[in-house]
Amino acid sequence: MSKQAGLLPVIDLTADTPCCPPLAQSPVPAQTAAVLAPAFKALGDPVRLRLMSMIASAKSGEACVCDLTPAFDLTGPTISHHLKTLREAGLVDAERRGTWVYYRARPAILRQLAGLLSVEPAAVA
Amino acid sequence: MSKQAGLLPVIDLTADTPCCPPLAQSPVPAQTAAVLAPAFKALGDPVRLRLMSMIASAKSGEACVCDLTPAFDLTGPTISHHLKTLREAGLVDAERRGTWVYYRARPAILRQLAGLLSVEPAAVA
DNA sequence: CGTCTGTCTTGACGTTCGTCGAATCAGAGA
DNA sequence: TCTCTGATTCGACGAACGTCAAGACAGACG
Repeated sequence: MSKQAGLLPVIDLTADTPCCPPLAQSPVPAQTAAVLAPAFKALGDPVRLRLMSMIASAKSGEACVCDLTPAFDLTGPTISHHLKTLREAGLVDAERRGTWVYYRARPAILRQLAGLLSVEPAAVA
Repeated sequence: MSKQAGLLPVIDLTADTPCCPPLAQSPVPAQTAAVLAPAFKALGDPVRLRLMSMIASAKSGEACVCDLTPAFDLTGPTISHHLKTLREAGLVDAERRGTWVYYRARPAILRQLAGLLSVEPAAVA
């Protein structure tokens, strides 16, 4: 059981977490914070934020590493490392097809994070 | 000019940034990523995520450090350090009134982050 | 003025992070 | 099979992080 385990995400809060109420509505429980914080942490690096966006906004729904890498002044291994971080945070999925590896966003998690951050639009002065 | 400078936020992307399109719609520009990533990074620690939530969900709109600290198994200085991180990320404001210091959320930034993460609700299978 | 309480700052510690070069793995094709 | 290309893993380095104890600062109250 080690076929391509390295390419699979480690966390799958996608299914488990009951899509918690907004952060500004009730205090986030410690356990929920422990699960969700790593996702924010993964987005807390400019390179990963751009990678995430490039993947999520790709027209075909997926992005090839070969298209991602040249967009940065960083070496291949470094980009690969950041992609692994996004993978382990459950934000993206990876699939190898032939020579190339394609990354795909997991919209469920993005929605969950966005929901946590959401605030009533007309609640402020 | 050093009255309580330490209590003021350092970044104020609140006003400057034109509340960018969703991350999944178009690639986030490098400059935008550089500005926004620190905010996600600040939320990338379980303690800070809970602090942020406790502050943002406080009934009176603000939370006293004296109420925040006892909710964690951490020393005062450590909590203070995390609050400073949230402050420097532009996520909260601090104000001293007499003996106590009160923290208050900045909804504009939360909305901005939530907007960046937003995805069309019915775009997936 | 002195003291007490609450909060922040400083200095230090071990750990984790971001980056690279070198080595390795996975397929494609001659 | 051998080689070539694309992507990941490994090992190492300096920088940044999370935490604490000790000290400094700000107000309140005698």
